[in-house]
Amino acid sequence: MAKKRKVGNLLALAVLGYLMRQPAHPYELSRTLREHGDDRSIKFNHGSLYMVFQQLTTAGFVTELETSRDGQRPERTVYRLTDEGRTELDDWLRELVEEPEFEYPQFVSALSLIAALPPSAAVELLRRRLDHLAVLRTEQQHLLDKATSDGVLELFLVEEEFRLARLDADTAFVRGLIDKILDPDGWGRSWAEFHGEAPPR
Amino acid sequence: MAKKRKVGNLLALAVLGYLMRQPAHPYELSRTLREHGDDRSIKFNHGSLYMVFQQLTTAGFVTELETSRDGQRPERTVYRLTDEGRTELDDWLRELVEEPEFEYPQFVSALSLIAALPPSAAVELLRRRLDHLAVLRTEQQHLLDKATSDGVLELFLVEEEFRLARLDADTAFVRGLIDKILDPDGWGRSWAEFHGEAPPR
DNA sequence: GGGGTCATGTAATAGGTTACATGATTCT
DNA sequence: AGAATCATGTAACCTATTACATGACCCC
Repeated sequence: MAKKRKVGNLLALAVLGYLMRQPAHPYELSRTLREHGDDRSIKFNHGSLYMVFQQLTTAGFVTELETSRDGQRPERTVYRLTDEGRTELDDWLRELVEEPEFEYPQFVSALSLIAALPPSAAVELLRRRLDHLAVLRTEQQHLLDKATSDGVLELFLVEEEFRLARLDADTAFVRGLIDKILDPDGWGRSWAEFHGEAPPR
Repeated sequence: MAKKRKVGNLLALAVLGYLMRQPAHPYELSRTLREHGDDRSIKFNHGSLYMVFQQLTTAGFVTELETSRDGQRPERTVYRLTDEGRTELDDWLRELVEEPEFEYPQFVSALSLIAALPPSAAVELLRRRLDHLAVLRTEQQHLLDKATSDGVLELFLVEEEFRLARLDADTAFVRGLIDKILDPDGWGRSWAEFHGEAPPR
C-alpha cells in the first residue's frame, strides 16, 4: 500500500518532472504546465503551486538556486532539483505506475444512492449522462487527433488514450445499466413498485 | 458544469441520504456507514463527519433535533433533515448521475510522466500493475458474490459492479499499452533509444 | 482489576483554494 | 490615456485529517 510521501500532492510530481530538465521559478512552471496541457492530468491552480514549492523545499527535494529580478516586476525565486528530489521522483513515479490506487469517483457515490431516485428518473438521467459522455468522447478524440497531426509522439499521449478508454468503458457500463433497469424480468420492477411507479420503460 | 454546492464534500451526500430515513447523531452514522460498506464508495473518516454535520447545519440542510445523554457517556446531538436538505439531496444526486465529472485519477498523472522512465522499467511496472489489478478484480468479484448470496439486491450493488467494470477496462488498457510498447514497429523503439537502451522485449 | 476497545466528541494542525496586491506591458 | 491582461507573489480563509480526551463496558 502506497507509502506516505512527505509531499503527497500530485502537482509536486509534475513539478519534480519539469525541474528534472532545468531549474525554474514557480510562475514559469505555472505557464508551462498550462500550455503543455498538464492541467488536464493534474489538478492545479496557481496558488497551490507556491505551496508545493514550499513543501518541496522543506522536504529537501528542491532548493533555491537564485533569486533574480527582471525590471521592476516582483522578484522571482528559481529552484532546482536536489538529488533527493530526483530519487523521490523516480520512486514515486514507479509506485504510481505499479500500484493501482483506490479512488473515489463521484459517480460511485451517486450510484451508491441511486436507489433513492425513482427508476424512471434514474433512466432519464442516465440517458442524459450518455449524451454527455458522447460529447466528451468526441472532444477527447479530437484532442488526440489534433495532437497527433501536430506531431506529438504517441508516447506523450498515453494518458489521453487512457481517458478515452475510460470514457468508452463508462459509456458501456451506463448502457448496460439502463438496459438492466428496463428489463421487465429484472429488478427494475420491484424498484418501481417501491417508489409507487409503474415499471419503467 | 457542476454547481458550487454550499457543502461539497460527498460525505455530506451520504449523510443526507441516511437522514432521509430517520434522524441520527454523527457517531451512529459513523457506525452505520462503515458497517454498510459505504466507506468504499465515499472517502470517510471519523473526524470529517462532525465537520460535515456542522457545515450542513450552517447551510440549513439539517437541524439539531435533540440532545440526549445515555448514562455517563458524552452527550450526543441528534440531527434531522430539513426540507432544504431534502431538496438538496435530490438535486445533488440528480446532478451527479447526469453529469460526468472531470476527475484526476492518479494513474493519469503517472502516465503523463511515464516517458521519464526507461521503457524496460515501464513494461516491468505495468506487468506488476496487471497482477495487482487481477487481485483487486478477484476481491471485487468475491465481494459481489458474497453480497448477492447474502441476499443484497442488485440495485444496491451497482456501484460495486461499476468498480468491476472499471477494473476490467483498466486491465485491458494496460495490456494494450504493454503490447504497444513492445511492438517492434512502434514507438517503443525510439523511446528506448532515447534512454540509451536496447528495444524492450 | 488492569488493558483493550467502544462511545462520543473537541482541538490542533496541515493542506489547499480564493482573494488580494502591485508594477509592467499591451491593446484600443 | 484608460482598460485589460501579464507577471509574480503573499495573505486570508476554508476544509480536511490527525491527535487528543474521557468515561463506560468487556475480557481474561
